Amino acid sequence: MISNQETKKEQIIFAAMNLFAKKGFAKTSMADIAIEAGIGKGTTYEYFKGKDQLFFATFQWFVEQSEKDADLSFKELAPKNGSDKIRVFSKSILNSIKESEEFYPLVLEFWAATSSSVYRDKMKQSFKDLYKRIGDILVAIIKEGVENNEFDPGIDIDSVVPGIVGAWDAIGLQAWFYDGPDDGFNMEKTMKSFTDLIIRGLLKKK
Amino acid sequence: MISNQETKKEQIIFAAMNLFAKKGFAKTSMADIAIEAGIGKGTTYEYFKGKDQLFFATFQWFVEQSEKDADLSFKELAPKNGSDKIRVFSKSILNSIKESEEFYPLVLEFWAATSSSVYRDKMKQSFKDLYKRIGDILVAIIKEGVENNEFDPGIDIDSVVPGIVGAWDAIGLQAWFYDGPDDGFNMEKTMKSFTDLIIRGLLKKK
Amino acid sequence: MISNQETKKEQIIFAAMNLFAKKGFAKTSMADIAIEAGIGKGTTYEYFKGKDQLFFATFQWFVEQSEKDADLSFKELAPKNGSDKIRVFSKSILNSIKESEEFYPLVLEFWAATSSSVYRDKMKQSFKDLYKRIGDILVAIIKEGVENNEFDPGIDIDSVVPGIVGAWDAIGLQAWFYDGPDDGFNMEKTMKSFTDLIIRGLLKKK
Amino acid sequence: MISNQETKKEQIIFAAMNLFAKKGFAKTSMADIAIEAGIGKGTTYEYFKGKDQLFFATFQWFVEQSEKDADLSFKELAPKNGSDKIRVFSKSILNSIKESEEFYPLVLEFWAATSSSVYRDKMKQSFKDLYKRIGDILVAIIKEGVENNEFDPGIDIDSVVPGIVGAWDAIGLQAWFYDGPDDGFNMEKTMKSFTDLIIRGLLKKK
DNA sequence: CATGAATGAGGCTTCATTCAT
DNA sequence: GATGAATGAAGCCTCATTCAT
Repeated sequence: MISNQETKKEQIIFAAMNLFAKKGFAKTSMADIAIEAGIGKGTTYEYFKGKDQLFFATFQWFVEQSEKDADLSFKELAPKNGSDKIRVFSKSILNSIKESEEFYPLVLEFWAATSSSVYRDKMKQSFKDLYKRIGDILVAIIKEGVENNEFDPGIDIDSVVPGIVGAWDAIGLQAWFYDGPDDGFNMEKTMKSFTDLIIRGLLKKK
Repeated sequence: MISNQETKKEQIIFAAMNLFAKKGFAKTSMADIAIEAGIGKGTTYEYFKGKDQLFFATFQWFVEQSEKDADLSFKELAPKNGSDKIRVFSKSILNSIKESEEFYPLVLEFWAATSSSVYRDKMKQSFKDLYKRIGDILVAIIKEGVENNEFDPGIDIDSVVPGIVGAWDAIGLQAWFYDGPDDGFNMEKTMKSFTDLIIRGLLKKK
Repeated sequence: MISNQETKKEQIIFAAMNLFAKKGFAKTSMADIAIEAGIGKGTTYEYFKGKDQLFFATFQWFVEQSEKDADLSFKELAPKNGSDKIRVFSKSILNSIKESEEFYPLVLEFWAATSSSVYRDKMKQSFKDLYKRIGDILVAIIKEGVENNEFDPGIDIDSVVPGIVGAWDAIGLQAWFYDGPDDGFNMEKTMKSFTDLIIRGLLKKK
Repeated sequence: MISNQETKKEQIIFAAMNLFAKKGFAKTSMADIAIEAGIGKGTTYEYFKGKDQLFFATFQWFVEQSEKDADLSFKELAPKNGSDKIRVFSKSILNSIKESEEFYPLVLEFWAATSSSVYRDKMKQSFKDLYKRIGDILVAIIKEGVENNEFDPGIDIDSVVPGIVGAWDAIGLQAWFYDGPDDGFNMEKTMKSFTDLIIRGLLKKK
C-alpha cells in the first residue's frame, strides 16, 4: 500500500502542475491549488514550506519523469546501427513531448524560473544535469557509430550533441507556438526530417 | 528629431526590460520601473495602460529588434555559395544572441508569457512571425542551394528549417544554463560544429 | 503519590511558562508548547480548553508560588523588632525575585494580560489578592512596631504599604531593564538601601 | 503650518495607541488601526514599515512625552527646600500618570515588549534612559538637600533613587489593578503618604 | 503632462483548534 | 487518553492603479 503521505503530497503536486501549466506560477494562488487538490487551504503547508517550494517540487517531479523517460528510451535502443538508434531515440523523445503536451507551458515556466526563482541555481543545475543525461546517450550512440565506420570520425561529437538535443527541445517549443498541425506545423514530420538531416550529416562520406 | 514622447516611452521600456530581465516580470513592481526610469510612479500610466501592456510593449520592442537583426543579417549575405551563406547567417544569429546575452532571461519571460499573459495570443503570433521571418531566409538560401546543385533536392526544406532555426535558439538556451564557457559550454564552438553538421546534411551526395 | 494527570498537566504548564517567558504569549504557538512538553499537539487540549486558559493556568501557578513564597517568608520572621522583620521580609522577597529571574518576562506578560486577556478580570483580582496578601504581612509588622513604640504612630499604614510593596516590585522591573549588575544596577544594594530608607521613615522620631 | 506628513503620521500613531491600549498589541489588527485612523488599509504602510515598527513608533512617542513631562516637572520646582521639591516632583509625576490613565495598559504592553518585541533592545534602552532622566532629577534634589543640611548625608543616593522612582511607577500599576478609588485604592493618598514616608527617611535626624 | 499619496483587492502564511484513529 | 493530520479563519503585507494637485 502506498502511504497516505506520498499520495497526498503527489495529489498537491499534480494540482499545482495543472494550474501552473494553465495559468502560470504567478497567477496561480495557493488557494486555487488547495481547491484543485480538494483539500483545505492550510493543508498544503503541511507538505510544502510555501509556494516557491511547491513550485520547485513540481519541477523536481518533472525532472525525475524526464530522466526516467530518457533512461527508458535508452533501454529501447535495440541493437541496430547508429542511424536507427538515433531515429528511435528521437522518436521516443518526441513521444515524451507529445504525452505531456498539455504541460508544455510548465516547461516554459521552469525555464523562466531558472532566472527569477529563489531556487534558480538548483533549477539551472537540474536542467544541466538533465541535458547531460540525454546528451550522454546521444554521445554514446554517435561514438559507437564512428567506431563502426558508420559515422564520420571528423565530427566534434561533444560540440554537436548539445545542438541536436537542444534542437529537439526547440521543436517542442515551436509546436507550442503553433498549437498543433492545423496551424502549419507538423511536429512529427519536422522531427523526422530534422533527424534525418542530422543523420545525413553524421554519416561517413564515401 | 525624435519626439520627447518617444524618448520617454523608450526610457520606460528600457527600464522595464532591465528589471524584467533581472528579476522577472512578477517580481518587478511598477514602482521599481518608475525609479529605474527616473520618473514618477504615475507617469508610467501616461504612456502605458498598465503593467501587462508595458510588458507587451517591451516584448514588441524585442521582436522589432530581432526582426531588424534578421533583416540586417540577410543583407550581409554576400554572393557566396549556400554553405557559406548558412555559416554567415548562423554566425550573425550567434552575434545577436551574444550581444543581448544579459537580456536572455527576458526571452525566457517572453516564452513563459506566451502561455500565461493576457497578451498570450498576440505574443504567440509574434513569435511565429519572427520564426517565420528567420526561417524564410533560411528556406531561400537552401532553395537557391538546391537550384545551384549544391544541396540535395530530396531535402524537405519546410520541415527541416524550423528544426534548424529552433536549434540555434536552443543553443542560446543551453548557453544560459551553463553561464558561459567556464562552465563547460562553448557557444561559438557548438554553434559552428552544429552548423557544419547541418551543412554536411544538406550537401548533395556525390 | 501525585497522579499522572497532575504530572502531565504540570509538565505542560512548565513548558508553557518557559516559552511564554522566552518568546512571549503571542509568539508562542500551541505546537511549540507541545514539543517543549514532549507530548502530542492535541494532548494539550485534553488538559486545557485552549491557549488562553493554558496561559491563565500558568498565571495561577505563578500566583500560587508567589503566595507560598510570601507565606514562607512570613514564617521566617523570627521574633525580632519591626525594623529587622521588614529587612528579613524584603530580603526574602528579593530572593523570590532572584530565584525566578529568568521568568521575569513572564511577569511582564501577566501584567500586560491584565488588560488584554479574556481572563483579565480574574487576573486583576489575583494580582490584587496577591498584593494584599503581601501587604497584609507588612501592615501587621508595622502595626506591631507602632504598638511597640518602635514606629511612628502618625504613619498612614494602609496608604503607605502599597507604595512599599510596589516599590519592591518595581526594583525587580528595573533590574530587568538593566540586565544585572554589570549594567550599573545592583538589585541587592538598591533593595537594601531603599528598605533602610523606608525603615528610617517609619521609625519614631525621638 | 504643520506638514500633512506629520499630521497623518501622528493620526496613525494616535489610532494605534488607542487600540493597543484598549485591546493590546496582539489583538489589534492593522486593519483596525486603519479604520480607527480613518484611512485606507495600505496607507499605514506608507508611513510605517510594518506592525512592529508602528508599535515601536507609538513607544517612542510615549517616551518623548514622558521625557517632556519630566523636564517640565523639573522646571516647576520652585526654589523651595528639598522636601517640598520632592513633594512637587512626585505630584507632577502623579499628574502625568493620571492624565494618561486610559493609556496605562499601553505601558504594560511596552513593558512586556521589552522582552518579546523585535525592538526589545531599543525599548529597554529607552526605558533605562527615561528612568535615568527622572532619577537624575531626584538625585539632584536630594544632593542639594544634603548640602543644605536638610537630608541625611549617610543616604546612598544612587541606590535609593531607583527604588523611589520605581515605587512611583508601581503605585501607578496598583492603581491600574484597582480601577480607581472605588475599589479601595486611592492613588493620590497613597502617593502622598508614601512620598512623606520617603521624606521622613531622608531627613537628617536631629 | 507629471506626480506620488492614497487605496483596497488579493495573496501568502500562520496557527489555534478539531476529530478520526 | 493520546495523537497529529487537516482545517479555515484571520492577519500582515504588497502593489497595481487612481486621481487630486
